[in-house]
Amino acid sequence: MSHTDGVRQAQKRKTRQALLDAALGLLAEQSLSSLGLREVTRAAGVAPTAFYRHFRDIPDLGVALVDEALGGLHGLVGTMLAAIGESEARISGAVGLIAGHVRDHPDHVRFVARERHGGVQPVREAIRLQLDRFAHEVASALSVHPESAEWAPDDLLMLSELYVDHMVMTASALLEAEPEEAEEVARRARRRMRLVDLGRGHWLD
Amino acid sequence: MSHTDGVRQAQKRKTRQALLDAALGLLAEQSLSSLGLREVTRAAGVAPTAFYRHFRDIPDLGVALVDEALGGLHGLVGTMLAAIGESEARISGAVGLIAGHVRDHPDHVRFVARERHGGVQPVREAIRLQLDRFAHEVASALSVHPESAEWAPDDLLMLSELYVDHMVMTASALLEAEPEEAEEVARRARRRMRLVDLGRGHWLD
DNA sequence: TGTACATCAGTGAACGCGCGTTCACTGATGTAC
DNA sequence: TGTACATCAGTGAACGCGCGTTCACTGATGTAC
Repeated sequence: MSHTDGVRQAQKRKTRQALLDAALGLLAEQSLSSLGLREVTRAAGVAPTAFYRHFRDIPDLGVALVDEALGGLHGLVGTMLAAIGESEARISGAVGLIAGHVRDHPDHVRFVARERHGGVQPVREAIRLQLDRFAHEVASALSVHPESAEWAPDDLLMLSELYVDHMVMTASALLEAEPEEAEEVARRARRRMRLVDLGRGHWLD
Repeated sequence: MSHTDGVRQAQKRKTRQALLDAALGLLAEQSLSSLGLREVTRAAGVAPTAFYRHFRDIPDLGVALVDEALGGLHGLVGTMLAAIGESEARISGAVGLIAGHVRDHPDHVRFVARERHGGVQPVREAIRLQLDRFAHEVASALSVHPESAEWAPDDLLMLSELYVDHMVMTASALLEAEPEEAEEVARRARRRMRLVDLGRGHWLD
């Protein structure tokens, strides 16, 4: 049957996902540039040579992990936008969304925070690309707010990058915090955002 | 003579420094968790076993690098404080100081940005400690400004952490920028700082 | 000052180990007729 | 539907290599008298 996925194709995707999952788990405790191919295949339960059916090398797998970690997030960023810069409740909503994402995908968040400045160039580049996309999405969403009507496009992008950076830093801080510190970290993130929003409100004064 | 350094001690310090320098150079292109002991000694021009006369292992050397990169910076941070939040010229001064430091010590800056969220726990911890110290120094310096007189200590620390994070992010962005982009990155850093200062000015409204 | 002994930074050989990559293979899945 | 052949995801043995660590050592520097 040519209209189904094919058993073979499905099994191949399953193995590929097992490799990605195994790698992500191992990366909780080390960085990509020290991750071994054999280490990954061992954790995934396949022979070392099976790796080459899916990835050229470890950096290649790293780029795939970036897509997995950030590729599906553009919707979430859109949602968060609606919560940006309008009121106390919306700030709380945005930080809550970040906290929820960190809770649900801690290893993905850690991976991105770690490899954003990590030792593997193609992976750094892939992360930069995705975060740039986020910033432009935020900027174009902000540009329709009446509050931003008179902002120079350049300034709007600067503000958007600020929001994106704060998103990443907040996520990373929540990740490193002990459970009992989490609320304090969230509180501080909300106040940071409030301060940025205040600056935003007076930018054109 | 017991009152001199001693030839032996001086030579030992020289070898130790050669190891640190060699490691820092290699870390321009990889991260600490993949740095090899033999690789470092080879670059330093000593036998692999000499390493153990100076460091227990690679993470131990990493912590020493953190002290070298950030330990001597507390003065600079003090200087930068004087430039914070008072006028356009002072913002430019602060960003100029950062740019100068990046120009003079690019490998140290890259190392800190990379390992701040890197895969080696003791090094992450050492960086966190130093950056925390910076934030507290900024906070106590800000607290004497009349403008900050009525700020809650907690809010002052939040603001200080914001400044420190921006310092690190600006340094890292300057580092990754091509020479011809550097001025644009600096310009954006100044506008970020201006926006934060605006928020600071209206915090108590 | 000179001599005899102690210290210790750096050496070089040796070890066992896990690494990334190659290769020819196997056997289940897919396709043509 | 059944058969004969093609595809290709995953295997397992083999390779050469550089790794971190141990150990007994050497010889310049330091110290005691």
